[in-house]
Amino acid sequence: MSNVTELDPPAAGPLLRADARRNREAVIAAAKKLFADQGLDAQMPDVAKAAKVGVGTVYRHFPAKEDLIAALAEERFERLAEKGRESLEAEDAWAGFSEFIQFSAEIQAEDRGLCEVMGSRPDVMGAAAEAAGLPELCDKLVKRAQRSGELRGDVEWEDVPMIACGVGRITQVEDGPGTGRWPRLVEIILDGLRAPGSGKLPKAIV
Amino acid sequence: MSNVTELDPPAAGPLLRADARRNREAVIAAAKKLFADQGLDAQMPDVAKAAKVGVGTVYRHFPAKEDLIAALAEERFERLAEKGRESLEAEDAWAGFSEFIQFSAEIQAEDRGLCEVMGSRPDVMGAAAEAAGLPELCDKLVKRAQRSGELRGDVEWEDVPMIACGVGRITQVEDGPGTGRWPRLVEIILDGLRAPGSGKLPKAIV
DNA sequence: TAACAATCGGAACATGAATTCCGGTTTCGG
DNA sequence: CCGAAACCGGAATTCATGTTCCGATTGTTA
Repeated sequence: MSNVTELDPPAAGPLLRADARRNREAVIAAAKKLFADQGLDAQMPDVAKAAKVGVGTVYRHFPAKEDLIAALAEERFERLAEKGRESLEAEDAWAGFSEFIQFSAEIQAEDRGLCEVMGSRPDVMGAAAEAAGLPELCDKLVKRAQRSGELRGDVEWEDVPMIACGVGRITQVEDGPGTGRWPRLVEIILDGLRAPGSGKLPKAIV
Repeated sequence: MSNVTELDPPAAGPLLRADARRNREAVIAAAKKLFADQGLDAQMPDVAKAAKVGVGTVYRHFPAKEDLIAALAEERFERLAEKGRESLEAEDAWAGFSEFIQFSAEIQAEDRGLCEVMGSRPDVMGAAAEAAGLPELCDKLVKRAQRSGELRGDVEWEDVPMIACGVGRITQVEDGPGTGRWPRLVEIILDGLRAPGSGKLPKAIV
C-alpha cells in the first residue's frame, strides 16, 4: 500500500529525480534477486549493498521492509494474473487450467520469497491477489474447465490458491542432487483434479 | 541431538531429581502446545511462563531453542512412523498408503510448528525422519501399494515427504469461516496418485 | 553557473528475542 | 534431621535486525 509511485508532485518534468528513479530500480532488482534466493529473511542492509546504495535510500523508497515485500509480491501476482488471462484464451479449457497451475508452481520454484509470502503472509498475499483480480480469474478458469467436463465438479475457486500454495511448497523441498522431481508431482495433482471419466484419462491406461 | 535423556549418571535412583523431571515434562507439554498454536516463532519466555517455570529451567533442559524444537519434532515423527507401521498392516495396501498420507496431513493441521519444521528446517526434519525410520517405512508403503497395482508405478519413496510437505501446507492455508476444505484436497491428491486403470477409480464414474 | 531542494550514505539507535548468570531453594542420601 | 549437590527463577546481557538521522552530494531550474 504505502509505495512511492508517480503521483504526488504537481505534474511537471520527471516526477522523481533521475538518480532517485535509477536507485529505485536498482533496489527493486536487488531485492527481487535476494528475496528470491534467500527468502523473506534476506536483510535490508544486504538489499542496499546489492543495489549499491545506502540503507537510507532503500527506506526512502520503501518505508518498511514489509512495503518492499508487498511491492515485489504485487508484481509477481500481477504476472500470475497475466498468465491467468492468457490461459483463459487457450483453446482447450483443461489445458488452460492446467498450465495456470503449472505456472504458479514455476514462479514459486524460482522465488523462495514468493513461496514464503504465500505461506506466511495471508494479508499481503490476499491484498496482492485481490489487486490482480485473481479471485475472479481463478473462478473463470475453474468454471470453464468444468463446463468442458474436464475438471472435477466439486472444485471451487477457493481451492486454487490452496493448491497453488501446496504445490509451491513442494517446489521448495530440498531435492536430492538429481534435482527436479516436483514437476511430476504437479502432474500427479493435476491428474487428481481431472474429472473421473472425462475423456482425458491420465496417461495411457496401462 | 543434544537432549538430556536418562543416560548420564551412574545407575542409581531417579536419574533426574523429582522436581527436575516434573519441570521437564511441564516444559515439553507447554512447548508442544505453544509451538502447535503459534508456530516456531513462539518465544522461550512464553514457553517458560506457560510451563510455570523460569527461563533458566527451560534452558537447563534444552540448551537452545533449536534443541527444544528438535525434541518435539522427533516425538511427532516417531508418532508418524508408528502410524506408518500400522498402515503397513492394513489388509488393503492402497488403504494403508492412503491413510498414512491423510494422517500426515492431520498431524500437521493440528500443529503449525510441525508444518514449519517440515517447510523450513530440512536438517531437523531429515534427522528426525531418519531416526524414526521413515525413509524405509515410506519405501515399503509405496512398494506395497504398487505391488497391489493401486499406486502409480512412477512414485518413489522420496516423493512421499514432498507430498506430505505440500499437503501440510495446504492444511495451514487460511480458510474461510466454513473451515475444513483441506481434507477434500487431500483426497484429490490421492486420486492423482492412484494408478490409472486400477480397480478403484475415484468415486463413482459419473 | 548559482542556488535550492531532493537525494544519498551509512553510522548510530531502537527493538525484540535468545541466552547467560548466580543467589536462593529443594531434594535426597546418610 | 543435615548438608552437599542439584535445581530453580528471572533480571540482566548479548546479539541480530530493522529503522532513523543528518551532514554531504547531486540533480534541476532559472
